[in-house]
Amino acid sequence: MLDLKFIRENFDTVRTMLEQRKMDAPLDQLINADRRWRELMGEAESLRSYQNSVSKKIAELKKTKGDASEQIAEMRQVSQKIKELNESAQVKKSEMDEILVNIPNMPHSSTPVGNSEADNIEVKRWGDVPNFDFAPKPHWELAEALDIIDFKRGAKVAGSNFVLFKGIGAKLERALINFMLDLHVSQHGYTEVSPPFVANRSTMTGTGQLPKFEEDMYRCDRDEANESGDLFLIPTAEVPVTNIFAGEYLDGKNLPINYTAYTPCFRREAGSYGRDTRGLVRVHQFDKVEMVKFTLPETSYDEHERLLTDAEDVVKALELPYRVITLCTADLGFAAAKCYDIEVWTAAEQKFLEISSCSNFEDFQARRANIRFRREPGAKPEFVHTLNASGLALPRVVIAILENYQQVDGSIRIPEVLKPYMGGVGRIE
RNA sequence: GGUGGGAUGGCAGAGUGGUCGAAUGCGGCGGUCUUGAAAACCGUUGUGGCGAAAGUCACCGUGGGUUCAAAUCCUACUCCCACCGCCA
Repeated sequence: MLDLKFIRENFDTVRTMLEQRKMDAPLDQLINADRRWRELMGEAESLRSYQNSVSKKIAELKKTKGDASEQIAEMRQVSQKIKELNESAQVKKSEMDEILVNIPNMPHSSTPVGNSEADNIEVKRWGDVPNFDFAPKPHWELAEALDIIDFKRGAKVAGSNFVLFKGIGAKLERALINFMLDLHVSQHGYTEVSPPFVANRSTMTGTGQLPKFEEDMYRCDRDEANESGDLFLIPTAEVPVTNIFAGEYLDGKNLPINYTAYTPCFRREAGSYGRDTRGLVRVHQFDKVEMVKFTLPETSYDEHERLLTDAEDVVKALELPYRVITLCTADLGFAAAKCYDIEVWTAAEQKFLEISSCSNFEDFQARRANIRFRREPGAKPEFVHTLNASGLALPRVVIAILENYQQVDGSIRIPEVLKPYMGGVGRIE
């Protein structure tokens, strides 16, 4: 969420930002509602102030057995008037809040301005794209031939784009999770957490998934009488992990705080029907290891770079060729100020596939979720900066391993670094 | 699932209609004393909105209500604790 005061004072900047993001929001309505809200509040507050002073008089009169009936009669009117003013103010406030929660974050100055994903900027490439002396097969063919993924039965159990991993395929998932968590904990200084896989409405709003993207979420536990009691399957560990400190004050001495978590992720993928329907590219449930950072405002961009290299280390260790791009304003996520995508090379389709998103949200999520810190005991609270990166999304790693490590006989070589996690198995055949 | 208790400032914990943004203790900050520290003593110490400021308003789990006036009364909800039952 943007600071209302910031929008008031930087109206044109915010409007330009929306244009650059190819988004829209009723800014004029916001400003008008804001003006009216302040008027109504001002009126209500000065009346309230009067009411408070008269109330004290009434209290004194009552104590001395005096007659306060005149004051009480007057306050009855005043009280009614205050109530009306507050109600009108509340209407304006709700109007503002609804607009405000739907305004995206301000991109950082280093985020390139662009019109579409074509304007994303490639930052670097790493690794050699494999050369095959045969035609490489797509991962779904390899996986089915090796009997490590059963797409048909996954669909039977839950629906299309739900996946059943089997045998050494299931073990590969588990090995990847363990390898990634171990790497982040032992090499990169993260603390492992294992959060709930469901989140309530307030948590989902804190990181920015709600209210704008409710259609993409799996909602369960629908309670008509109590909407705030709704629970959602998490679309990413970012949601529960970032909200761990919602509403709290952190000690500035303890920042940055680095957490890593494995969770399954659930996404309806509403609006993406017909895209990437084959194989593992776009599924409704997938495993992911996530990294989340809580930092001081002044260090968040250094931490952002570190976060990127922490994610890259996973891809490097797996010896998968990849590139890093900086997302332009048109492609940048709702809550992010800056975002790098890591894209891994897929040998069959001969293209790069997003495997990690590495974002700095600055104080956008912290303001929504009310996550603050004090530099010194007793110092003024400030909002932390929050960041996160996938490290990594599992199915797409599996795609890359299957396609890039495939042999002419259809078997798959296991990356060296995974062998200890696979019980020494070096090849799927 | 049942019964009972609870939710108050960074923490602990008082407060059952008006003088309560809220006692007290701990912690924090400043000071006195001390070579230094500890102890003791004194002072100070919540968050947010509006406002240029003075100031003012709001906030005692959350929402509604009663009242001239609510931390305090009523109501619904959420969460926590204890015990019982059931179950992994």
